[in-house]
Amino acid sequence: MKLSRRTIYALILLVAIAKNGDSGNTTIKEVAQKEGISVKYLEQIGCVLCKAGLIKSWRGPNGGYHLEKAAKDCTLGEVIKLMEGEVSSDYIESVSALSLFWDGLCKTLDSYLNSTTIYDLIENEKTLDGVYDYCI
Amino acid sequence: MKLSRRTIYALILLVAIAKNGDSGNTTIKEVAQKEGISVKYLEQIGCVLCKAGLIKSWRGPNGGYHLEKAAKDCTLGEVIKLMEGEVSSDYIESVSALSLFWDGLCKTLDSYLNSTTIYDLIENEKTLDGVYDYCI
DNA sequence: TTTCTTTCCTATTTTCGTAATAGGATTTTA
DNA sequence: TAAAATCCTATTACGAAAATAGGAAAGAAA
Repeated sequence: MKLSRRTIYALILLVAIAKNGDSGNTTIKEVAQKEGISVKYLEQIGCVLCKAGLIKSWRGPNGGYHLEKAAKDCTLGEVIKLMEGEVSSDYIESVSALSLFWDGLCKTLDSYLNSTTIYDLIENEKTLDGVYDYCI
Repeated sequence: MKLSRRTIYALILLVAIAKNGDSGNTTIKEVAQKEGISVKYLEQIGCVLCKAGLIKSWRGPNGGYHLEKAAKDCTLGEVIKLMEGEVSSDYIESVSALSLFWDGLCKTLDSYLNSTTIYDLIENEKTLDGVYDYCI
């Protein structure tokens, strides 16, 4: 019951890209250094997001990424599903006492994840930053 | 986003014990063999459940386990928390864009898990078995 | 008392997916 | 042409989970 680093890094990357909006391109190097993530590792993740059509890339100088669709339309459900892969629940599904419970749990999770978007994450961050400012 | 075998085994064991009710003791060997689980591995899990006060044990011939409280009062929340350990979310919590989202996710999960009990699992199983009987 | 059956305890090994590293190939701009 | 970025693929490192192993302690029945 946790999220892998791959997934967390993907979300961080998407948020960074979304925050830049159309005002410019976001590069892997930039984000990786700012967030203390391995550049090479984040590259792999950028690639996956690009192949899946969540972001669009340009190579070369002034290259980088931007979102393929609006941040409000990018749900955490699709990002997590992409990064974590299909929940391999072969075994738990085969235990008859658990299968209904598991189905229900997945539905609960999905509805939460599909109703939260990259846009929401950015708003959340603003809220928190506001709180910090107020406290200091 | 998955449940470990440890946890699944624990749930299987609890369901087996609950199903026997007060009519007799349930042994590790019995359950392990029926479910195709390593006896030694399941022993460890029985021990953990016992230490946590979820079940009560007797050694020796005619020994075994029974539930410490009613199946309706044994929530999956406490079982999963016990077996999976505290969700170590150090990293994700530190990412300001994700912390509110993560809190919400945990709350959603908890409310689902705390409202489902071992009793429910047994009922689910009956339902499914009923379906199977009908089909055959 | 002895024997057998069960849980309990602890250490070690195996296994496997994630995380990270590495080295280049390709594309694009200046 | 050089530099900067993404893209591609293989390999290594790491750690937690899963399983194995061997006995110790407790208790029932002969």
